[in-house]
Amino acid sequence: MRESDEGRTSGRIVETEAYVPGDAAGHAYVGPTDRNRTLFLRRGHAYVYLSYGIHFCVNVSGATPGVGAGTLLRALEPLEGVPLMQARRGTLRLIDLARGPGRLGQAMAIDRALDGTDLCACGPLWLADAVRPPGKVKASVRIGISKETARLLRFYEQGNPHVSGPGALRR
DNA sequence: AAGAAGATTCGCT
DNA sequence: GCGAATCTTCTTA
Repeated sequence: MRESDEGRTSGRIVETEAYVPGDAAGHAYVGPTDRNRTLFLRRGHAYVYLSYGIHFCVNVSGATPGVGAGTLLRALEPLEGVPLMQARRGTLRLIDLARGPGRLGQAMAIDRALDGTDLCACGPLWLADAVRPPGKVKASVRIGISKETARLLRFYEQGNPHVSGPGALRR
């Protein structure tokens, strides 16, 4: 759920990737730095980073204070504020609004100002209760990384068209 | 102080 | 399907 000056946008999380402690593919692997310090906050805080110099991606920190771990939000099924997301994304296609971590960030107007936000409190960005029970959740290898590629830490709702990449419409 | 790599996306062939 | 765009952060000299 995202509240901004332009209005509210929200979506249902349909795809995530987990980055656990000791995971060589995770941004927290090298230890706390200026960039990844919010990954070491108590679980439920936002970690926002710039990917490839272009895209803002969002994580939810997932461990106890001082431990680096998080969950990358990879895709949303748009719910509220669809016209606003369409304007931000420059497309009318619902499928293209938040299918992929960079697109998700753009649709929700995520930026570094939201880094470290407590996602369990009232604020500009937070996690709300599910509007609908999830369908069948499937696991797969993570996308776009070069290390720890064997780990099945990507999770998505099977058959949901708003999921990016493999698994969107297949089984 | 400079160079290389990166949890991606978009447009063109 | 493939390659460019783009810039922050970390590593090395």
